[in-house]
Formats: sequence, C-alpha cells, structure tokens
Amino acid sequence: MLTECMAVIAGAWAPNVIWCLRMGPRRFNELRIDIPPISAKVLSTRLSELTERGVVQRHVRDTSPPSVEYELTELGRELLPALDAIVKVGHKLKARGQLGVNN
Amino acid sequence: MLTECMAVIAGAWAPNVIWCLRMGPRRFNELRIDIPPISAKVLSTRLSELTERGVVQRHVRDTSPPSVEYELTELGRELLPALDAIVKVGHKLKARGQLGVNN
DNA sequence: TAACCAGGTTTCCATGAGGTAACCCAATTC
DNA sequence: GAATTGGGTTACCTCATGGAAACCTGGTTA
Repeated sequence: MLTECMAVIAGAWAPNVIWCLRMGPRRFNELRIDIPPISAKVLSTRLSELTERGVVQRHVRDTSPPSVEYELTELGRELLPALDAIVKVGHKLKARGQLGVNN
Repeated sequence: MLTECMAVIAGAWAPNVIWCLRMGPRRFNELRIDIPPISAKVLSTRLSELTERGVVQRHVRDTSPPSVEYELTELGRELLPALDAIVKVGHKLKARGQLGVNN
C-alpha cells in the first residue's frame, strides 16, 4: 500500500523534477539546467513516467521548432506539501549535523 | 537540497519501516513480520541508517534474552504527515486506474 | 547436550537503474 | 550547404543494492 503509493515519486530525480515544476511550466532543456547532474535519458524517462502516472502534463506548443512544456497536474501539486514536509525534516537534521550528504 | 533531504527516507523499505513504527515501538522480528518481503540484512541496514539519521531510536531492554525495540524519534514522527500526503495522492491515482503496481 | 530464541552479521550473486556518449529529425539561420 | 536548436532516442557499460542463505552469540529450556 505505502510501497505502491511511494512508487508515484520513485526513480532518480523524480522528486527534483516535481519540485522544479512547482513554480510553473518548464521546458525539457530548462529542467536539464535546473537539475544539472541529470542526463537527457533519465530526464526523458522520468518525465514520461510522471506523465503516465498523471502527476505531470506535457504540452506541445506549435512554434518552430516546436517547444514542449511540462507542468504539474492538480494531483501533482498535491505532492508538494509532502515534499515540503520532507525538506523541513531534512533541514532540521542538517542543522543538527546529522545527515552527511554532499550536494 | 531536496536531494539531500530526500536521503532521509532513502533505501529500500525505509518508508515502510517508518510507517510501521507510527503506531509505537516495534521489535526487529515484529518488523520483519509487518513487512514480509524484507530480508534481515536489509532491515538491519535500514534500521541502523535511520538510527544514524536521527529518525529512529534503538532501545535494548535488559530482559533475557535481551530484546530490542525501535521507535520513531520526535523528528521521525514529523515525516508521517509527508508519507500521509504521498499515500493520499497514491490512492487518488489508484482510484483512477493509473499507477500500475502490484502489492 | 542439544536445540531454541532474538537479533543480527557475513558471503555471495544477479539485476537493473542510471551514467556516457553518440545519434536522429525537421526547421531555421548563416 | 553547413551548422544550430529543441527534444529527445539508442546502445553500451558499470556498479551499487538488494535478495538468499548460512552462520553467530549468549543465555535458556527440555
């Protein structure tokens, strides 16, 4: 049950993608810049998974060359408070010097 | 930043362990029963990581044979609303037939 | 004296997710 | 006609992670 639900945000960089989209729509290459270590392969995989899961929407705008925008769905936006809560705990732990991660 | 904070709940079954501890202290072998597919190795790894991160506390009770209880710290309990939020979204997606996971 | 318990630890192995880098396509600009 | 741009896809490799199963330790009971 929990396992199943956690699958919504599973996969490398998935939470980051959701997080970057919280401010509004973003294009493929913008996301690559927002999340520097992500590769095109993984970003595209993650975006299609998240789209398939109904968390993200893909819009193709008929410009030339066509540009593609990704944005959170309403349901996707419901994940933001969850990520927020995790970030808060993360900060507290960091303040205590626990949580020894790099970036 | 987010990446760093997400590390708090990283590793297989980590969210499940936290989730199982939400009702109160639990012993090693109880957790193995609560989360059937977890192996002793992974459970013990996860418990020590979570303890190190300050999310879980380990109590050895001087019985014979000594029993060990694990319980959420105050900080650990702050993760519960986050997991809750994710579960809620998971349920909505499931109701829509998206999210094709097994268990 | 042998077996049993809790609470792990150790060894070994396979797998699959992620990283790198090269490539693709069509339209546009130089 | 060559290069660029956006938005990817493909092929290949690697290495960390998790699973399985055996083992350990010290006290207890049969």
